[in-house]
Amino acid sequence: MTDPLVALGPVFRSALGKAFGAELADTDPVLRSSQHADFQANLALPLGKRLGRPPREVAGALVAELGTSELVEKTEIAGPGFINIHVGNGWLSSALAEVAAGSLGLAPVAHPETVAIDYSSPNVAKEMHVGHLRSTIIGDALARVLEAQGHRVVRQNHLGDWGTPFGMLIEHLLDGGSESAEHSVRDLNAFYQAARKKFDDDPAFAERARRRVVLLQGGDADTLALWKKLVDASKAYFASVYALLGITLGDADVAGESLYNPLLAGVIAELCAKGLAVDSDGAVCVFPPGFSGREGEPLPLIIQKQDGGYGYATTDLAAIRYRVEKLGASRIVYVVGSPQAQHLSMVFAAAKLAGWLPATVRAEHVAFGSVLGADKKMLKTRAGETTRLIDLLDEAVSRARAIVAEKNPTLDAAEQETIARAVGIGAVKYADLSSDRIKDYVFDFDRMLAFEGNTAPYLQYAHARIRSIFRKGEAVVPPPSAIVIAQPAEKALAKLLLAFPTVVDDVATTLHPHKLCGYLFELATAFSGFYESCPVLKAGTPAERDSRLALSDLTARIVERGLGLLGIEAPARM
RNA sequence: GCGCCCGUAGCUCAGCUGGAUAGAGCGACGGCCUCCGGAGCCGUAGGUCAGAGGUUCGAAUCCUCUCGGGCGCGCCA
Repeated sequence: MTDPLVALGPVFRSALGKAFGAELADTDPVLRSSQHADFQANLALPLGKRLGRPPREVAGALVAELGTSELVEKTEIAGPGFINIHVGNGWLSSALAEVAAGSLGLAPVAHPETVAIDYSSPNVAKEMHVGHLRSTIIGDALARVLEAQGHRVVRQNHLGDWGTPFGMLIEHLLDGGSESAEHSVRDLNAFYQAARKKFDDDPAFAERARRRVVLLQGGDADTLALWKKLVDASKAYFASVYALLGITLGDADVAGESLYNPLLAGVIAELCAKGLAVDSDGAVCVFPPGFSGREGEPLPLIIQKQDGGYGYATTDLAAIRYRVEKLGASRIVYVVGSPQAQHLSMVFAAAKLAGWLPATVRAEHVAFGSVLGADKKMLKTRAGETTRLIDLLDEAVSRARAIVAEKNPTLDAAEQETIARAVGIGAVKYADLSSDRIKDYVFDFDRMLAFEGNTAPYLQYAHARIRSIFRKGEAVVPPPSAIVIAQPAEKALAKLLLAFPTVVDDVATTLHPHKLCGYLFELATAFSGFYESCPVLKAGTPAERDSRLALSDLTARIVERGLGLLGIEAPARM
């Protein structure tokens, strides 16, 4: 363990055992970072109460057993019984050497899981819009974090590629005559809306569409071929958006609604056989306990509609079975907006009742709020239409292009373009990831592209600036063993550098990526403080210069890796 | 009507399983102009943590209620 906060755990366990007996050894030492020392342990107060002894006396007994070591350089008891801990610079130096020589402190978890992550999920033959932004960005960041921890991550892009709208979409495609599907999806909004309009206005068309749905569901070969054209064209389009956004989803990750089609009848049959599903007003429903509607009546999860059709609840249940039984997932993560909280918890409840979601498998809803416009309402264009995702991204990149051109005009055009994309896309992603996902946020280009504050450009700049030290000094990275912590600013930086793996663990557990953002911002700020007070290239001695160069390099690598876990690039110059 | 989520500085947000005077960024004001990219650093001002109870040695954090705001509540996904 290279994080001192983690390394202190066993030290306290041992001291607790010696001071108060084995049965109290596992007491949580309540270790926190401290403004009065490096760390503080707050356990003496509650423990004193349990033991019926004054907290300061308890703290004294613990401190006596803790003694001093490389790690625990000095302790003191403060106030009502806080134990302040000062960590030795030597310990920090060797921990940093280990981290710098290895994989930044990141280590594979002891028990890797298979984690299915359901995210992005756009609809075939429809434009991707802001509504897909958050799921795509958050899901991808979480997938990267879990993968970095050594878990087997199975991305599941739950495409909307099935259902009644495909009748009208296929008929509209046919009406286009020579027009190819590839051409049609070039303007997806227009394509879908035109189909919709014909469906609403033209009864003959609507009838054809309905017949087409029947053919589709019946497995008609020609119809399926047309359907596949639409799906393939859409997948190609989504791939282009993912490429621009830097999203790791590929064709192999597509697990659309149609995948579960053959499983739906079995889901219903089994629910009925188990007595969990009953007829209600002609529909087949499950009534999971604990959910009630407007009049306090039990709330149904409709698994088969009156007309015999299947709803999304059925698909969601089939997907759970697939992920548990076929994929072997022990953790299923749904990156889906908060309005679906009730629906998902009903699906989870039904799946548990049916035995498809055993106690060994966790299903988690990673809920998030809405993207708002400047008016604090759901983001729309001036015309009141939903904003195309691609338009938003293009504008972010073009604004970044202007900023880069202004700030660093000496770079050649190709590099400027690469940087503009990294900065523009990074800004959009970071703005989405950096605040608690449950809250709504206002989409504001100026703020997300600012080079001050908790933004991607600030962190990217911090990274580029560190890299520039090496260019400027024509320096090579010294060996890890060069690191010697001496100054307060170096120590502050060191403690943060060592906390990286703990923060990544925390994100993997809580699925709250904003904690990593907050950490990286803190780290970059600490580096600024270090850089201000500790000359690197102009250090007093060669050894000091090497130590600081190695610290700088380690900081740059962690910022780069941390941004990478969020799906954000860190150019070497900007 | 029931349920879920949110309400922290003028603005945008952190605040970890309750812990020592509630922290950043922007904006405002004032310093650092022989500075390794000043896209920086330091400082000042600014908060009844929506409100009221309760639990506790100790509450922004846990419980209850009230007030605001958002969302959901049978055949759309």
